[in-house]
Amino acid sequence: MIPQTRAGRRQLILDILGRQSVRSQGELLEILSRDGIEVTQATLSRDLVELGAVKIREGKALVYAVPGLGGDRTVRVALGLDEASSHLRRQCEELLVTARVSANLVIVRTPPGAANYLASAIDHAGEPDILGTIAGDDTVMIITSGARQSRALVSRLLALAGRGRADPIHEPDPAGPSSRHFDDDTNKESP
Amino acid sequence: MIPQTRAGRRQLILDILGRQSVRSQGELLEILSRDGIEVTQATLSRDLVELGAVKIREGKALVYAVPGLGGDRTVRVALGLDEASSHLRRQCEELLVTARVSANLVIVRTPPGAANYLASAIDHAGEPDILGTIAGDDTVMIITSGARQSRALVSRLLALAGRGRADPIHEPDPAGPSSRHFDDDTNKESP
DNA sequence: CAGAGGCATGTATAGTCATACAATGGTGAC
DNA sequence: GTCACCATTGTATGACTATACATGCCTCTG
Repeated sequence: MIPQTRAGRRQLILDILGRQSVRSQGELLEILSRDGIEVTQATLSRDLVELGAVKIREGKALVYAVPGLGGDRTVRVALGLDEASSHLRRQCEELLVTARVSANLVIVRTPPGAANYLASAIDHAGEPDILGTIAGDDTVMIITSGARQSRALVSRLLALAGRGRADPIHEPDPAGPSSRHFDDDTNKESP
Repeated sequence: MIPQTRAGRRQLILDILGRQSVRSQGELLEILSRDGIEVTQATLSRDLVELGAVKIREGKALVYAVPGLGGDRTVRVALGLDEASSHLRRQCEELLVTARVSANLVIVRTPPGAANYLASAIDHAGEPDILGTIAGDDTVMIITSGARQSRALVSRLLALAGRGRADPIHEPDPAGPSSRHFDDDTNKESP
């Protein structure tokens, strides 16, 4: 069945976005044409506005998603619950939303409900510098042996998640150079 | 202040995205340059990847937002949820027993069993300075970006709870009697 | 010190998207 | 019919974004 109406096309777009990752309108164009629907990129641009589509990160790339959709891809992608398997890397890729440092703490945000799951994986990683973890609903607090270890850990976690490096906290306080309590720009190891 | 470090720049980007609508990297470029930070669009593109920024609808246009941070509120609005602040007020009135500060932590006591519920409300308030919350049974621990932010948050929570400046807390605030302001404008909304 | 290697950034460009304008195809009023 | 009106889409294009490659700055090592 080939819906040639506007509404039909949009419904199909919803289905597609709920089912697979679509990075660009060109890609969507191609998928639709495989289903026998021929439109131009401009039309898709309008459709996506109309559907309220957003672009969310999946790895490094932005992909389309439609909030409030049945199998809400916005949430699902962020949750990544389907594929969560036993490796920390996998967990981080799927579940680590942000990781920030505050002194000897690392705060990891996860999608709702995923914190305990991720915390468990982190625990079992056997990092000596991790004194312990506490997990709420969507937040994992990791207590490390020190600020430097915290930073190292964040870098590591973000790397695992495929997101690059840490962003230390800076107070949005225009007071000057003293906003560096928790930050420090060296990576020297000292005994 | 003009943070010329990479981390500083990214922190500033987070602040900006949490505070105002940014439609394009060019726009962000301009805002940053007003703050004395000169980089190219390419760098911003990379920053936004690292920060996990997404593009959500605001009206018809896609604007940048960073999930899991203060701007999260924007995300929620875009996702069709809302109700943020008044909800928090109600919860605080009812459930907040005491709020105390310890450095970059705020400890909130609630009636037995209510901690998770209140923590969720606090989370959803979208305060940019809240890194995360962890709730037990009758205690919520809020991790903020710094001691100063902790104090501001406590003031705010107590105000919401209708306890004003009454202090179940004694904490050394060198700021004097005017420590009431909460220099955060959480009423940014655009059609 | 020299040289190697890594990282952050700029440059140039290809890829992607939104939109003004025009064309097309209904619909109803007359 | 035919005219006016409105909605939908395509065309063309400028705006926006990502990325391969080059450059310069560190830090480390010898």
